[in-house]
Amino acid sequence: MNDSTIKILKEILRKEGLRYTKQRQAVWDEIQNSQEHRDAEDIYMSIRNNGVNVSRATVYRTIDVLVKNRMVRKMDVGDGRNRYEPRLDDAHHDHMICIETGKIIEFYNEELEDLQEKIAEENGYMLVRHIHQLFVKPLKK
Amino acid sequence: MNDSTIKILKEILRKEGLRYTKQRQAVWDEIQNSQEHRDAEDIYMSIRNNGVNVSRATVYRTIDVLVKNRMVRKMDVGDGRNRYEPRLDDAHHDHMICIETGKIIEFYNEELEDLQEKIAEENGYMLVRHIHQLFVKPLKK
DNA sequence: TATCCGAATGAGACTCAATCTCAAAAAGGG
DNA sequence: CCCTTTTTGAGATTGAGTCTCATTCGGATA
Repeated sequence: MNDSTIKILKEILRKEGLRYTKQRQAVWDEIQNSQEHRDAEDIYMSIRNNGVNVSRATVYRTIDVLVKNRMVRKMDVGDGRNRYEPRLDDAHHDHMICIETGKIIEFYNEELEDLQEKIAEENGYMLVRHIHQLFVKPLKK
Repeated sequence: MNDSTIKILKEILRKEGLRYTKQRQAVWDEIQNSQEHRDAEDIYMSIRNNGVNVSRATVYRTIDVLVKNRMVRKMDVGDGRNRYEPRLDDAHHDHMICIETGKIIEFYNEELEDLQEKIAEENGYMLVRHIHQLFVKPLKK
C-alpha cells in the first residue's frame, strides 16, 4: 500500500512487459503486508475479504511473477501447500520447522552458506539456490 | 531378490504387525534394485512390467511402511512428484540437483551435519531430520 | 493341510493444490 | 475515445496421492 513498493511492482511489471492491474497490486500488498508464511488460498481469501475481486488463477499467476522477480519467496513445507513470504530488502534465511507445534523459525548462518558454496564447487558446480529446512522438536528441559 | 534383504523386509513387517506379501516384496525389490531416484509411477510400472500384479494404492502404502522403517528415503525435488531411493546400509547424504541437466548428485559433509545440530540447539530445539538440496549449474571452464 | 478370520489388495472414486481455457473485461498508447 | 493486446475469472481440468470396500490372501491354529 505504500508508494515505494508500488513503484517497485510497476518497475518489475514493465521489465516483464506486463500491465499494472489492481489484482496484481492486491496480491503483492497482501503478501508484503504480512510477515508470515502463508499459502495461496489464504492470500486469495484475504484479498477478497478486503473487497478486491480476484480469482485463484490470478493469485497463482501473480505469485509466479513475484517469485521470478525475487519479491516473494516460495517455500515447500512438505504438506502439499506452498507457502509464500515477502523477500524485499530481506536478507537470505532458511527455516526451522517444529514438528510438534508447526511453528516456523527463520535462521541464517554465514558458515553454513559458505560451506554450501564450497561443496558445490568441489563437485564442479556453481551454487544457484538451495532449499534447507530443519525439522526440529523442543529440547526437554 | 537376494536372501538377506528378504529377511530384513520380513523382520520389519513382523515388527509392524503386517503380513508378508508378494506385492510388498516386489515394491521393496524394485526400489532396492535400482540406485536411482525414482517416482511412484515409475516404480509401479516397472513392477507390472516384471509381471507382478500390483496397484498404485499398494505401491504408495508399501512405500510409506518402508519410509517409516528407514529402508527407503523419500525426497521432494520440487516438481510435484516425490522420488524414492533405497537407504539400506546407506550413510546419510544430501542432494545436489543440476538445473541444466536434471542430474542428481549425492553428497555428505560432516561439518555441515554438525553445524545444523548446533543451530537447532542454539534455538532451543533438537534436530530430528532435515531437507537440504543444492540447486546448481556446471562451472564454466 | 484344511479351516478360518483379520489383514491386504485392487479398481476406481475421490481429494485438493495448482494449472488451463476462453469469452469478456480492462489497460494504456495513440 | 478507440483499438489492440493483455488480463481476468469462473469453472473445467490435471495429476499425485489417498480412500473405499468387496474380494482375496496370509498364516496361525488344530
